[in-house]
Amino acid sequence: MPELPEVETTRRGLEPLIVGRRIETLSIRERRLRWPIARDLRAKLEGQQISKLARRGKYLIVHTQVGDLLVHLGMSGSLRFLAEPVPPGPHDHVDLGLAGGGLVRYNDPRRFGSMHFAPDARSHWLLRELGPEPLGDEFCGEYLWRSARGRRAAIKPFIMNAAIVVGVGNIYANEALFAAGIHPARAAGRVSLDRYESLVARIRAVLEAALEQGGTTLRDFVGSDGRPGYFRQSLTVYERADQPCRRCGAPIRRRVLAQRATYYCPRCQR
DNA sequence: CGACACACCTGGATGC
DNA sequence: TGCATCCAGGTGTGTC
Repeated sequence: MPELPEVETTRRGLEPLIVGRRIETLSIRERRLRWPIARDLRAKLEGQQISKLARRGKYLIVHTQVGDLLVHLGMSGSLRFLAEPVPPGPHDHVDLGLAGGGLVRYNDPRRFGSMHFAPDARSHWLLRELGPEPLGDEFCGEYLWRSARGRRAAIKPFIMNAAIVVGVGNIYANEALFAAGIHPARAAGRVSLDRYESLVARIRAVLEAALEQGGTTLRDFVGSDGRPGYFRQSLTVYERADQPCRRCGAPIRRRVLAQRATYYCPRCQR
């Protein structure tokens, strides 16, 4: 699924096309997402004007005068803008038809995504307990290091924990740990402040670099214009098992950590 | 609390 | 060609 760069790519693409527009029709063809789409979503949003498209972690927030539409893309979701009406295909679950033409189409084969209405998304239960944004000021080496005190879990699932920091998913956790030279299985509480400073810098760098390439497309992801992201070609360890480390030449290893595929260089990462 | 396994779901790749 | 198996970008929930 979309991690932060993919969600932000979607947000940036969509925002100029939908802000100021009125939602004329909300068509729901499949409400069985991760949580069933509430029956009153349509009544809440039809007729409302979109004032802003924001992002919090991997959630998109469509702001209107009366409240917010909270959208998560799950593992395989995408939001596309269609200027001309095209008949819906498989997994095109929801359309936001805009007054004056054009529509935003939500597609999600695996249906791990979600849509909620909230009077104020920021206080919605899904967003309330989230950690800081990785590209924001609050997120720094000291914060991570302090949060890791007493933690015996591996550092990789630690930085993928949205209560600690949002937006770092499996691809970028692997990539950032490689860049920082930290072994993904190292206990989070046994990493020095210095190395956390470096890790934070690498997390920021890898997310920003991916953003510049429009995100990473492994299988499903497309941005609002339907185009894939091109960061895949820049991946240094993710999905590179047995291939030579780009830094030292040793074969990249794959193992499973907290149920997620984990890629690392056993020589460069300690 | 923290750590971990599990669940949800579809489709593509792989191997026999 | 057909079928079984494995794997995939997330994250809330339940259990210890």
